[in-house]
Amino acid sequence: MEKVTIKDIAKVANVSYATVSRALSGSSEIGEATRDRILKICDEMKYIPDSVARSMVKRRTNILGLVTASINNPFMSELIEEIEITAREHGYNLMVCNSSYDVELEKRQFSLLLGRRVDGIIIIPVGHDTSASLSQYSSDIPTVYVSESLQDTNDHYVSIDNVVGGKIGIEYLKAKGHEKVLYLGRRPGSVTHKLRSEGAIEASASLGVRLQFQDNEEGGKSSSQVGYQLAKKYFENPSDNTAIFCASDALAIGVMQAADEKGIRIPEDISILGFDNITFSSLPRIGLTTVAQRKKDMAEAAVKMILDMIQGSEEDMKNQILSPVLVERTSCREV
Amino acid sequence: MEKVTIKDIAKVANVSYATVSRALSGSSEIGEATRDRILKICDEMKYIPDSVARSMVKRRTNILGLVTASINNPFMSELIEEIEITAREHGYNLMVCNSSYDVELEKRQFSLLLGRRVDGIIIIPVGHDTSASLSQYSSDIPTVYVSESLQDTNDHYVSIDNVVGGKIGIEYLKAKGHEKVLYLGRRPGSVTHKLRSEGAIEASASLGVRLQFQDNEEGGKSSSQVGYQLAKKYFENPSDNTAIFCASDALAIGVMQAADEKGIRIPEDISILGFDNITFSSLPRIGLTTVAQRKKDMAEAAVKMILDMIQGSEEDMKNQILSPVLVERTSCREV
DNA sequence: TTTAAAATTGAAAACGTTTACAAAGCATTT
DNA sequence: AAATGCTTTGTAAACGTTTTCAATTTTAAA
Repeated sequence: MEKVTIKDIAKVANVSYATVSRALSGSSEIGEATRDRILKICDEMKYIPDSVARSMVKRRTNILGLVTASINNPFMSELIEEIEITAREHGYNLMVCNSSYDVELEKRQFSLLLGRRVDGIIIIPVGHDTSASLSQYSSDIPTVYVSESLQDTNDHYVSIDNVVGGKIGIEYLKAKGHEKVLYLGRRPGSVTHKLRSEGAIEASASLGVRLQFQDNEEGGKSSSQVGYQLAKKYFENPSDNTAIFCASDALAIGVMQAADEKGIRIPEDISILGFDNITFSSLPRIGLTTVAQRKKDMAEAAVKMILDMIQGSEEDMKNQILSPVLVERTSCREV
Repeated sequence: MEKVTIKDIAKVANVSYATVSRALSGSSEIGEATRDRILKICDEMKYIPDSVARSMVKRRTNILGLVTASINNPFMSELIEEIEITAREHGYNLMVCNSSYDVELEKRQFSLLLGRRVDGIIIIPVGHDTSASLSQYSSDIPTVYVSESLQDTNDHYVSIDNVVGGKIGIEYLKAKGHEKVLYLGRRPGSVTHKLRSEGAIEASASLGVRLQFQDNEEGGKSSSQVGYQLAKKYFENPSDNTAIFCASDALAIGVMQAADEKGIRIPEDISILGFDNITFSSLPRIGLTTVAQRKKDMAEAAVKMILDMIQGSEEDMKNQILSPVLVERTSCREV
């Protein structure tokens, strides 16, 4: 069956196609009778408006571009799902592009989306501090970064308040009676990690908690692999810490593995606290207590921010910083 | 800065815009000298072709629509990631739509994508046997279903061979010495589950394995919740099975939880075998041995299939059925 | 040189909408 | 009944490309 256009409808309804267009767009300058008649015909002929043509003339696509370091990463996929939902609620579709943790690809995807004439681009960045360079590409497309703390940049972004996250974690542990804790997996290059540890340090100081560090000097991304390595090293020659505060849940998973192998029980022998609340963490077998990013809130904030930019809304908040919240499971015990 | 179009380039280069278009499209009917000159100008002026306009005239968008029951589901997100990668390799972008396990929404998303004039639609269906109804919507857009076994339909789809999956599982268990196994979580409505259990039954018969069933009568999706419930019920009054073959990994996770609570050790007291190989399963703490769907292969097959349809390739394979493979971890022991 | 063929370029139509503007219809007021 | 204003409709241009066809230039052949 051939594609039915507005002209076909016009012919059948015996009106000009401008009129059909008006009927469809819910314009007020059209008689009710004709509108209804036309709409009925559209329905009968199963007319579906061509958004490509529409985008052409309106100069907006109602598409949001999303370039993300990974689709599969549990944290990100959850974020993406929420973003899609929120975007749809506002009449936008999502074009999802994977950068596979590759800065170069991230750039290419970005400029590809530019060509697609998406109305705005949301970025879940691969990196630490790198990604700011994208803005040079085109200064005029609304862009917001999600989930990383950007510094020294005037890009728009939404992230959580990592320093209060660090604080919350220590406060929780202290409340459970832990006074000697190991902060594991801080990665020197990362702003996010820097802020988290700062919060932890601050809270430790004021609460009288002794805080030791086992940093992730490797760089690289903070996978469970490096958590495993770091913990293994630590367990070979442990000090008297009663809890480990991991810079991310992924790291914590690795730590758990190392503990299991060593016969160290969680939480009986040592308490583990994570940061992020990835989906894994909620599995009963994992049961990781963690400082949670509220992904739904982040998604909504990001979409709202970008829509504001698209509509040229006055209130131009450069960035939005959400408060994390502690979700308790079974990996920390009272001591 | 204003958007630079082909006309702007033409003006600067002092040629018609047809010529610019030819230079950009790598057409053969253009002088090399002019081509290079034009290309250089495009570069300098940071010209980015408008794919919307291009789509308009070429009547193809180079966009693939994807409607998926969930973005966040670990199995699906992995599939999506692979699909995105494969699509990109062929010059296609992905428009991702979430149906949130809702058949109605699935339909709406489908027809929305129709309006977007995507070149083809890949569907990771919410459901069991429902989804075939989409084809009524428009018979002429290339559509392929992924991951579900469709029956009684002439839709295109790619899935794994569930009956050999069932066989493989039993063969593995038998090789490990298990002769009495419980098949848990089969859901009556699902074709997929039917096939899997058929394979298991067949193999059991020929290998002399006793196969018992604990079905999921609830309907609903096979989450770890129902696995937990089912296992809990079974453990209250267990028979002498030495292994449980779960109809999906998600179920298996729930079974593990139930076992943990009951103090039943895995694999010492009972072996657990899954089906799907979701990301969770590879976590050391889970270590689920499972019959794996090869997601990358499925993704590639799906994209290839849909591109064939788009290009009207002759070889019209209606469907493609991939062989599963067993991935061994730590949840099954020799007996 | 002339001519034919081939290569290169340009003009204009097309893709399916929206929208500014003009025209027409109709009711209200005078 | 004419003038006025408001509502409804139609006409045509625009959005930024690609592509057909014709026109022009170049190259090769005679």
